[in-house]
Amino acid sequence: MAQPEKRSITIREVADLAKVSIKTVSRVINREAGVSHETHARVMDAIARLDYRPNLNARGLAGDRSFLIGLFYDNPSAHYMSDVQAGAVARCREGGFHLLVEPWDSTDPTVGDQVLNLISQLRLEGVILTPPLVDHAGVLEALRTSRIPLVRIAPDTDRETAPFVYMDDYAASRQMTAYLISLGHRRIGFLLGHPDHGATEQRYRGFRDELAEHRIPLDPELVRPGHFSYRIGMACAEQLLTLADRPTAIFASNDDMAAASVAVAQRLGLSVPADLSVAGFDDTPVARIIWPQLTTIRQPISRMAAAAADLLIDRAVRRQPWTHPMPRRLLEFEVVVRESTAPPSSVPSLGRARR
Amino acid sequence: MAQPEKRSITIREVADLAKVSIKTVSRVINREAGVSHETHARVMDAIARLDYRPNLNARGLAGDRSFLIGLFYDNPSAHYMSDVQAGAVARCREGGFHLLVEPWDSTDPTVGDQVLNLISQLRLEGVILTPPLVDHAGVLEALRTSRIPLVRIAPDTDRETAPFVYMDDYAASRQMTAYLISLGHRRIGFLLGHPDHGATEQRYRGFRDELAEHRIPLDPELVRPGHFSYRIGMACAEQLLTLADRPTAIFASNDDMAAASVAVAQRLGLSVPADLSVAGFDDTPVARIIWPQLTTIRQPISRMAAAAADLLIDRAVRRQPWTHPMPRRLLEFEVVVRESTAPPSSVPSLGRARR
DNA sequence: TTGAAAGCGCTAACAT
DNA sequence: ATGTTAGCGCTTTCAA
Repeated sequence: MAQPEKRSITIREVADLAKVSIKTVSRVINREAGVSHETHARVMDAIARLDYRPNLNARGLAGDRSFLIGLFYDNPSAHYMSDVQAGAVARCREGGFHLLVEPWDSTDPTVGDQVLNLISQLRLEGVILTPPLVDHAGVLEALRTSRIPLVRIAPDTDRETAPFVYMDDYAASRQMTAYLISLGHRRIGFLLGHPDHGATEQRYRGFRDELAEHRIPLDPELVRPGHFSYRIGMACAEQLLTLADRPTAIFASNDDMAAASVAVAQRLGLSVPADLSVAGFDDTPVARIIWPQLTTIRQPISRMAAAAADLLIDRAVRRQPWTHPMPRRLLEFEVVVRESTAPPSSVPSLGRARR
Repeated sequence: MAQPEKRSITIREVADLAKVSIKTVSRVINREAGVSHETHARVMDAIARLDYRPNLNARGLAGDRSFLIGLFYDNPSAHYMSDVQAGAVARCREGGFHLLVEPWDSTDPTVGDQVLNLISQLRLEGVILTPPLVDHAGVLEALRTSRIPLVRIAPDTDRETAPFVYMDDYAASRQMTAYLISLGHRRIGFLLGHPDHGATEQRYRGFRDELAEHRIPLDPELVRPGHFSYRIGMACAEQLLTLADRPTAIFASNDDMAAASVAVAQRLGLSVPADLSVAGFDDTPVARIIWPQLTTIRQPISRMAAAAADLLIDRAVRRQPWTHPMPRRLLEFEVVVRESTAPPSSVPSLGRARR
C-alpha cells in the first residue's frame, strides 16, 4: 500500500507558478519593501492557489529565528498560570508567534544549566518569566548569559536589567486596607504570602503603612504567615479567630487564604460578613465560587502577560535590542467589593446564615 | 560598542575537535548504533568541552522533525487544563520534546483552516486534543487531512480513527450513585454537564443505570442542565432545593456545580451534609477549598495527558505510524469520600453548622 | 524592482 | 565503524 506523498508546497513551487524568483516570494512573505504591486499580487495569488505555508524550521534556520516564545514558570496556582498563558498566547498568535510552556523546578540546583540547554537548543526569541521564578538567581543568570530577550512579570529584585510588566501591589494593598478601615474595622488580621514572592512584602507593606496612616496600631499577633496556601491559611485563620480579642476583619493576601478564612469562620459558627469581614487578593475564580463571594483585588494578570509578549514580539520583529532605560509597563488593578466585607457588628451573631 | 559574537557552536566544530566527521557526531547525538566505544567517548568529550547544543531548527529541517508536540484545547477549566498540561509537559521533557500550547475557538467556523495552517507551518510531531475540542468535527477533519499523529483525551465519538486515553466516566458515575444510595438516599438530584462534552452523557447514564439497578424511579424533575457551570449550577440547585419534595442529595457532574449546590444550600439555611448531601466529579482543588470538603471522583487527568504524550513520543521516535487497532489507554479513577455526604436525616436541621 | 548563488546546521543515502 | 555528499526550505548577501 503506497504511502501517499505528503510533501508540502515549497517556496520554489510558488516562485515557479508566479514566474518570479524565490527571493521575490520571500520578500512577499516577509513584507519587505521593493516588490511592485503587480508582482506582489501574482505571488499572493500563487500562494493562495497552492495553499502554500512557509516552513518555520527553514525560516528559523536561515534567518536564525524560531517564532517561539517561552513561558517559564514555577507557580502552583492553576488560575494564575491559566490567565498568564491566555494573555500571552493571544498576543503571540496575533504576532505570528507560538508559545512554548516550560515549568521549572526552582529547588533543583541544576535548573540554570537546564535553562541554558533549552535556550541554546530551541533558539527561543524571547522568554516570559512569572513569579516566583522571576526572582530566581540561577534562572536569571542563565537567561542573562544566554543573552535571550527576557520580560519579567512583577519582578521584585534587579529591576534595571530587563524589561518588566507589573501592577502596584503596594497601592492595591493600601487601598483595600483603607476600605476595611472605612467600614469601621480597627482590629484587622493579615495573612502573609509566600516569602519567595516579591508581592508578599509589597502587600504587607501596604497594609502596615495604611494602618499607620490612620494611626491604628499594628498588633503583631494579627499578622500570620499563610504562604499563599489554603491549608496553611486555614491554620492561621483558626489561630486568629480563636484569639481572646479576635479581629473583626481578615485581609488575606490572596484569595485562597481568604477562602480558607471564610471556611474556618463558618466552621466556628461565625457568619461572614456579619461577624467577620474577609478580603482577598487576586480575584481568582474562587472569589466568586464560595459563599459569600469575596471582596478582593482584581489583578490584570492576563493583560500583564499580553504586555510581556508584546514587548518580546516587538523586539523580535524590529530585531533591535532594547536600550536603557529598559521598558516597563504598569497595569491597573481594581478593588472589587463583593459580599464578604461589611461594617463590624458589636453583637456576635449566632452563626446563622443571613438572608 | 562591538556586539560580542553570539555564534553558537556547531556540529562542525565538535567534529574537528574530536577528529571525526560530522556524521559521526550526528550519530552520537542521535544515539545511532555503529560508533565505537572510544570514538563515542571522544565525541562526548568534545561536546562537553565546547558546550555544544544541537540546533533544533536544523535538526528539524534536515530530518523533517520538530521535537514539538501541540496541546490543543478549548476548555475553560483552568484546573483541568493545568493538570493536563503538567502531565503532558513532564512526559515531553523526559523524551526531549517540547510542548506548544494552542487554544482554539471552536465556535469560529474557520478554526479548521487555522489548524491546518498551524500544522503545516510548524510541522508538529503530534497533537494532543482535550475535551470538548476532542469531538469537534472541523478540527478533527483538519487534523486528519494533515495526517498528523493525534492522541485524544476522553473522546466521545469516532473512537476507531485515532489512539486515545480515557477513564470510565460511566463506571465512576455508577459507583458514586451507588455510594449515595448506600447511604440511604432515594431522592437524588442530578446536575448535567455541558451538552458538548462526551462525559456529560456518560455520567448521566451511569447515574440512571445505577438507580435502575436499585429499582429507584428516576424523577425527571430532579435532573437539571447545569452545563458544568458554577453559575448555572446555582440556579439548578436552587430549583432543586425549593421543590416541595426536595432531594436529600445532589450528584453534580462536576465539582464547580457541586460547590454551587453547597453554596445555595448554605444560603437557604440548609446544612451540608446533615440536610443535604452533595457529591461532585473531577476532584479539582475547589473540592477541598470549600467547606464542607466535597465527596467527589478523582479523575486521572494528569496521568491521561502523560499517557497521551507518551503515545505520541513513542510514535515519533519509532517513526512508524500506528496500526489498527489504534492504541488506547484506560486509566483508573477513584471515589474520594470527604465531608459533603452523609446519610439523609428525616429531621430538617436549623441550618446550624455541625461540629 | 528583481534575481543568482551561497549558506544556515543538521540528517540521509550511500559510499568505504 | 566511519566518512562524503547532497539536500531540507528558507534568508541573505550581492549583483543586475
